[in-house]
Amino acid sequence: LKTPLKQASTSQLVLTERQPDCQSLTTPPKPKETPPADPWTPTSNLKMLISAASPEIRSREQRRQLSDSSSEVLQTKHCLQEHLLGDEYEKSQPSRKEKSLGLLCHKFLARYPDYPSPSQKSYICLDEVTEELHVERRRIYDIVNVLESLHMVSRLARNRYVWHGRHNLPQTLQALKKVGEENKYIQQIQMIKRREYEHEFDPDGERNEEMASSFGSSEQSEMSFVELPGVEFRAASVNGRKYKSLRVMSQKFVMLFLVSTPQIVSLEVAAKILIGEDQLEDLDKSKFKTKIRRLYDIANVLSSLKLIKKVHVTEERGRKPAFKWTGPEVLPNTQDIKLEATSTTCSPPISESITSKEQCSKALFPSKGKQNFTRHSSLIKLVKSIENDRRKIQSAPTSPVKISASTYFFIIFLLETSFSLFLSQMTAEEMQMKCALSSPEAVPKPEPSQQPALSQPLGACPASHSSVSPVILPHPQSGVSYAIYLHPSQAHTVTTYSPGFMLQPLPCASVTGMKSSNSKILNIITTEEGDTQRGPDEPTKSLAAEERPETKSETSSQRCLKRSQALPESNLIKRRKSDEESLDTSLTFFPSGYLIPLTHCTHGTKAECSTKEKAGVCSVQHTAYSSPITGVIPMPASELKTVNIPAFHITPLNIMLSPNSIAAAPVLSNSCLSSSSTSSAPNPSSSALNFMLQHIGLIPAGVQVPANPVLQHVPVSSQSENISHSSGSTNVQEGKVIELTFYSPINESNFVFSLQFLQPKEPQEPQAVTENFFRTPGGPNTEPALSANSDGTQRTSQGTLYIPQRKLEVSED
DNA sequence: TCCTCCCGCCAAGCA
DNA sequence: TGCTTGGCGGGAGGA
Repeated sequence: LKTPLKQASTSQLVLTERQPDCQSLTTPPKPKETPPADPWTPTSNLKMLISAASPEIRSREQRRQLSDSSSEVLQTKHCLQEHLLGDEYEKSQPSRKEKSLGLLCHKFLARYPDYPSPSQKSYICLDEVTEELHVERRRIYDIVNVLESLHMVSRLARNRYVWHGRHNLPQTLQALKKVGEENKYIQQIQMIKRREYEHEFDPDGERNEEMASSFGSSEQSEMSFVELPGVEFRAASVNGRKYKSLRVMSQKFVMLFLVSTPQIVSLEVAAKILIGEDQLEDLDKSKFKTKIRRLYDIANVLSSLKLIKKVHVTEERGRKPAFKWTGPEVLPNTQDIKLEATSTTCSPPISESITSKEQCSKALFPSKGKQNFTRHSSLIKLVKSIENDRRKIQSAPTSPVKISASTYFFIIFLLETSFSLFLSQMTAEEMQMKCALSSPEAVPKPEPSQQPALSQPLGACPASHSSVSPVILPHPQSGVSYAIYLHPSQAHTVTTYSPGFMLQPLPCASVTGMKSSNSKILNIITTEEGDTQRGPDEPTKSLAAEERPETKSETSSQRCLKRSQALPESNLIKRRKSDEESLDTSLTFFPSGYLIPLTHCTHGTKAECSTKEKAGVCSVQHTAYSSPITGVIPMPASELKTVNIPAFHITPLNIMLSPNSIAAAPVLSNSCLSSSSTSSAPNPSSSALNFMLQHIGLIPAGVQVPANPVLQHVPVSSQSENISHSSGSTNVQEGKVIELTFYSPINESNFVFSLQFLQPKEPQEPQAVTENFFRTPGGPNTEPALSANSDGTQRTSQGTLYIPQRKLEVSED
């Protein structure tokens, strides 16, 4: 009893995978001493035997031989089955993996060169392929359909295709990307994710209609096959099934990758989009499952083409299968990113700088006035933890120690921003340029009297041709602007959407001078707790329910508005007044940028909003805001020159920057490195953290937290707790330490940032929080000696900062 | 249990 | 009418 089946399949696999040339793959004569090749299954084996015994193929004598051999094989099989009982016989069969479509596609692709010579066309005969690969025709169709969608093959006639290879691929991908953008797939993805999130807290799906209508109106239900000039589409059934075909589905799937940033698409989202954006309402399960099946088919082929790679995304609802684009980067057509007329909600400023403002506005909202920000992927797990905890904490709304979810969110945001700061390495020259760009003419000076609210119009520097584009964010109380720098490579970095944490973009950006077509400027306005995406049973609501009951008929916008109005003046986080646009603009808004306070850059007056403007436009966004910023960090221009921004890995919380993120970050220039190593300027990390702490109101203005040594190597304490234990929305257990450790590959050292939540020292005060960062080896549990500052801020000699409790009294709504 | 996806039925449409 | 094409979903292997 021999088990030739696996041998045959394995050897053939190796053979075919190593075949560089399809020509060498002609049907080999069947060796008599081996059984008929590769009987995958008993049924197919039988079919093959029957086929082999066909009179058209063999002579009578051969037939007899084959018949004998067939009977021998059958006898062998029978014998095998008798001797290898049950499981053993099954084990002798090739596994599913060996029969996978991906593997089959590999074999298929191995037959043809990636770039065939245009002079000699390769033709694909399905009969040959099916015979040589020993698969059913049906499977080949799956492969060919996907290849057709990429214009790697095209159908000539029945049974006959032409192999184009990858020649058309760049063109195809560009076309697909364009169509994907036109179809607003980004918005659809965000819509779906938001819907998922809301559905989680709102199982009744009250907002489904809203979603469905958005989809139905924005997207044609049937999208035709995207063709390339010269690559004719000649499907067998041109009309009837064309729109459902694997081809179209494959194209749509690819589009999703091409328009997404990062280029990761979960199967679930893809399936929902592909099912038909107008059918979200009656999305039945079987349809969904079918779509998922097809997506797996497509994904297998695309994986074989090395265009995508399977990954998993971890979201609040768990681990989801997804695919990441690993194919060639599709550069946007210059035309496509040219500033087009947009529909931002910003009225044209009535000033002489209208043009530049418009341009900047357009640059900020290059597409339909909606710019999306999402978090860095490195924080997905952190976000997940917070989300999970928030849910857990729902049952304990009166926990004695609370901090605002929004505080948390904002911390996350700022951390992320800081991370981006670290990631977005820039050269000293670039820094200088940034400062130079923040010229008085360019930066609008806020007028405190005209700014009852916090959200400031964004000022932008004039056109920058550098790789980093700044947006100046003036701050009224401090008179200091914050420059938001976004590296183009990250400006569109959109990571997995997490609806619980979002920032709303400022719809009216009174910005000036942005005209760089490739600089994508993202402005930020933080919003309290990502409210518009909260479900009704979220802790926020449950906590607030007694104070401000909501009716179910309230829209998200209304809730948002109510919350924003209910916010105390001293609330920590900026909130954008919720208006008609808020639903559309509050999707995913974490910028991959960084904030640099610019104390030495005075604000010009030309570009600022005039009183009229503010009344008419700007104030619309501002009236509901209150300032969270209690101070700023003086950061002279000279400091900007010497910022050393290493790339960080974040280890203890399992927040790992993706290789792409690291890779995407520009290499630190020598000048930057050298300057940082020799400079006496304040460490940027210190500045960033001070800024962060001040920005979230944890330390008052002017207070600086010592942050040296900045990159001190500190082993991660086993006692430190994951943020998931102390998160989220409202409750933090006493003594919990949130610790983040960053590893800088450049400095080859760790950097620890931890938050410790302490019991309130006064009965009335709900909480105290310590910021213990750059922790000394004593660890977070070392009780530091306190020394009170006049403002209530307490420091320790270890660098542990005790935050005045008042700043942490936050109650949701 | 859920993910993954093979497998083949069978209908649409072409030659 | 036979054959090609491919939508579709059951259900099984695998994690």
